Amino acid sequence: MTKKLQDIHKRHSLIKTLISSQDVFNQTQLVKLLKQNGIKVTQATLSRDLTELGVVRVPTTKGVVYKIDSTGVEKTLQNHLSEEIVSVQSNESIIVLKTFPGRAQGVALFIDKNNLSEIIGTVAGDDTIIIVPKSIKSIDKTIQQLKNIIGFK
Amino acid sequence: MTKKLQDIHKRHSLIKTLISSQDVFNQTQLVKLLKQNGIKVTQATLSRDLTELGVVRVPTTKGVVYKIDSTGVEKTLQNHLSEEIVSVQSNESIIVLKTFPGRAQGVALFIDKNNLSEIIGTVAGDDTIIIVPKSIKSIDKTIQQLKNIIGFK
DNA sequence: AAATAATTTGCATAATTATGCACAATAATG
DNA sequence: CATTATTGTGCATAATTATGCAAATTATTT
Repeated sequence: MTKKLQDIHKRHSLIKTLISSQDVFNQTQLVKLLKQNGIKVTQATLSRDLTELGVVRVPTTKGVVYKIDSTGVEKTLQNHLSEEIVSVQSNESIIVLKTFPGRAQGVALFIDKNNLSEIIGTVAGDDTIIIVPKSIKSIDKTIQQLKNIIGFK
Repeated sequence: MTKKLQDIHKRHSLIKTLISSQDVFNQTQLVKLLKQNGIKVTQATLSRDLTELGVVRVPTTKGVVYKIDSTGVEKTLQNHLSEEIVSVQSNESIIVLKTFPGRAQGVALFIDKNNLSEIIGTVAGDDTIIIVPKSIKSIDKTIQQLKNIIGFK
């Protein structure tokens, strides 16, 4: 299942790679670049993709180019964040979040940036994040808030 | 003299103020906002203004909005960039750009951001920038491109 | 597995932005 | 001060991007 979802994810990744590695001046150009990489879509789809990815248009002396929004990295991450998370578990006092290998730091960074009221702090390893709730009494509430912002169901 | 120049500056300032203080979704809206502030210009002029100011278009859930480019503060400087530059010299292989004291970093940053095809890299001190051309054979071309984007005559 | 719901995409085109050109305004020069 | 050069602006429109809608694909439910 989710062949389609993978396709979208793949396309989005490629878009980010392309606009990071070279100057992309318009969406028609991007259509061609994707085609060269075996992905066939129309300008309309790219318009939607770029919006979803939070890609900004920046004017330069050479013309307008697309760029990953520096202030919007989290936004981009949020879309794919749930895909990086394996599980969220807890005992009476601590929450443990498991991610795919190497993703813990990034996910923890995102959690920290959101500065949740119910979370005192986090520590991230390679694929595991330890999350300390404000109070062990309200840990369920903390988990709820956490799942909420990372989009984990 | 330069009543006109002041007008432009005033308009640019107002544009920056407006897009910083509220959501501006398109240039037609901006035309109206300026009009309310006693400045009458057309969309065409605003298109040019926004480019000069380095204003970026950022997609949001509410639609596309204009924003001062966080990484592009220097872009605003472009107008004054040539005023910061003392000289552009070179030998057979390297270009040396001299600026007024303390300005080298900012100017180099600007050059880097423009990602010129003819330039491999730059190193900036306090008032001097070393610029490495793609090839020493085409160094004249490099200098031309460089002067071009920094507006140095 | 069939039926239903939800999502994705292309097409056509609306909406928006960028720009060539001509003219006007300003600055520079003699 | 007249002349020439430079810069800024509007107009008209070209270029680019966004979107309503329908069809197709994928996911969910029964």
